Amino acid sequence: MNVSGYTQDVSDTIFRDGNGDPGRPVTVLDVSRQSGVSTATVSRVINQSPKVRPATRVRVLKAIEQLGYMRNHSARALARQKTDTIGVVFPGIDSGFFSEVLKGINEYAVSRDYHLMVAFSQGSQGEHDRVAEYLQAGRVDALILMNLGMSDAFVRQAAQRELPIVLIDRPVKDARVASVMIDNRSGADAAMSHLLELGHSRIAILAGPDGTIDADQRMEGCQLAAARAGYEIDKGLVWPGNFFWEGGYELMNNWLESGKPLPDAMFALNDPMAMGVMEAMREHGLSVPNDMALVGFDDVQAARYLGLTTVHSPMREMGRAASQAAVNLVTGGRTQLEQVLETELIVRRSCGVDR
Amino acid sequence: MNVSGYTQDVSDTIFRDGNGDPGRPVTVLDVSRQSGVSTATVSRVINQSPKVRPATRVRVLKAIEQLGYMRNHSARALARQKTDTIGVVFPGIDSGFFSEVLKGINEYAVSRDYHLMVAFSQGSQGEHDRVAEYLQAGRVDALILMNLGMSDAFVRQAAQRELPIVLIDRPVKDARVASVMIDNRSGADAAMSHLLELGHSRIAILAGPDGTIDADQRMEGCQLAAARAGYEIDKGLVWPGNFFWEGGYELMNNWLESGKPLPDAMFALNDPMAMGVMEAMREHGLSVPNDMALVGFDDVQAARYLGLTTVHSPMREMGRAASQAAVNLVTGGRTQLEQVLETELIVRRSCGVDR
DNA sequence: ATGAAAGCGCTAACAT
DNA sequence: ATGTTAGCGCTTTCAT
Repeated sequence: MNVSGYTQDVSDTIFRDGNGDPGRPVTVLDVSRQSGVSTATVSRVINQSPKVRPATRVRVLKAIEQLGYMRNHSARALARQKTDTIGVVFPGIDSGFFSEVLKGINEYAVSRDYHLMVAFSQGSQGEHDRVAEYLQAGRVDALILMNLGMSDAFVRQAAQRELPIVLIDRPVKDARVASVMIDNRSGADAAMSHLLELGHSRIAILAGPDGTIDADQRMEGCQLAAARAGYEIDKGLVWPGNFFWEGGYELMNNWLESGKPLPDAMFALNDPMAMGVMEAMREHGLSVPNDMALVGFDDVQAARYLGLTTVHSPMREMGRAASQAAVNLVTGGRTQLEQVLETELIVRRSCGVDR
Repeated sequence: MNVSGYTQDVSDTIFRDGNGDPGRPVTVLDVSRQSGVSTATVSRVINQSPKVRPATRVRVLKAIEQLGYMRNHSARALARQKTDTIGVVFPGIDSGFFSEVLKGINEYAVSRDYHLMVAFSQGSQGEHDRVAEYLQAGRVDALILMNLGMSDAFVRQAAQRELPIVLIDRPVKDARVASVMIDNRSGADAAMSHLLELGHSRIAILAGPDGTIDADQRMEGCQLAAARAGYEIDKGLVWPGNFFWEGGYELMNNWLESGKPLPDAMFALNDPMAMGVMEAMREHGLSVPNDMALVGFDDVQAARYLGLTTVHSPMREMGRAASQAAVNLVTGGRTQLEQVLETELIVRRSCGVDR
């Protein structure tokens, strides 16, 4: 929307004052009459076809400017059978990083002159409805589904339609869909190893909701690290978390109220829970890392403010990768169907190590 | 997208397996043939016109289901000259709450069966381009512009087009645009009064960027509170801020490095700066509220984690209000053109008061 | 209550 | 290089 001489001219002229009655929109036909060429030629100019004599082009461009012509998206989409827009469906709950991912998606989309339609699926039925809506021919050219909880079966069926689908944070076997994941395993491994290397011997793990792919993979990462270090994970110290701040808060609160001794360290499988833990401790006059070392996962913005050591999820990059996959799928470019992005341990002060 | 019997049926049937070749999309014509009525009647059924005999309706509905028909958005938009979608343009930089606002926008939009196109304007030229793009007839039915830095003149010209525009956090005089603001003045007043009532006598103010409406209004609120309390704001304690975390961090860092004594209290005109201040203090072994009371503004998520007393900006409501205004403008409903939403002081522990 | 037909504004063969 | 024309899929008068 920027390189073209055409667009340049149009956006420069969009705000010229009242030419023509504001009643009827200006169409290619108007432009063609004004410039004495056919609508086909006008269309060619608009679409930067090389098969237009410079002189003609100039004439058309001038008419476009004079009339304040702007091309109609719907008509164009209808005629070309493509919308130049990609749909993005987010889960209703904000895991804290959807806006970052969205930015990433946008960055790449813009670079390829694609627009974004976004929707939030609130609840499972909502997800289905939203997705189904977008699948309706004509709205979008591709779909990016972020971390939704819908069944594999649903995704598979959706994928059978003509519309390319990119999944973020959720692979689906046996389906013709692209997916962008992060390396949860090695991220969790790094976090756990960090704690182990620091010499902690009673390490609690604040787990995620059962059946979530992130939760599962992160747990596996913990086991990997433990096995490598010859450390045995104490089942009694694996707390059932839910990925919410409140979950971490309550669990830690209960623990402290019960009078049980704090573990040496804790690995909360995502940042919000880690922060809930911190808050519960603070309210009990305890602090991190003095009374317990703490590591989180995701590196949401607040993690930095709180000095929380955590595993960085490259949200921006995930968005970009998903966006790229989507556009490539649409334009028929080569696309790697499964991408796994690396994470990185960010050491701050919550483990007692200098930052 | 939910009440209609029609849509219900369609979304239920969207994933039925392979009926018809996946090559050619199913159109109203197909449905009309299958059900032995005209396309006009099919259209009537689709749009829930009452002028269709129940028996006919059923027949058409069945055909729709059998064929897996889905209406084409572009064609519909072209024929009706409306898109049922509203465009949202956000600033490139994330003031930390755009995602909340977006949720609010979405909530209302969904309730009225509107879709969302979002764009981020990176930089001033980008803003113009994005807005201009959306102004192009046919993309969206209305535009919500969030807190952008473009000139009044630009907004005014844009407003002269047929497209309804809603501004968030930025009123424009003399233009036919709706705006949704928050009551910065009374919010800042409340924060300042809080500090004053606590008995602080050397209160620093970490200001915002010059010329920003939020910054200006919040400053005015401070003055109001001061005047009412008979307190004189010390010019030397008014620091020039920029609304960024880094700004607060550096300013406080420099202050501390310079060896100057800390003020009793500080009012940072937004949360990120307040958090930067906290971090700088922490790195110097100082803490809030022990060494200085601190209040922020906006109540971003992290404020809660950090126990920062702050003025709550009702982001979700702003979004909803903007969305409502936009839809009403489109549908011709009654709309209050200027809305000012109330803020609320949230007392946490950063002033030493119990939470 | 239903049908015939004329667009909505643009693009893309095909022809020249 | 340019023009003619037939759609794209849906809505909407205007008849009946």
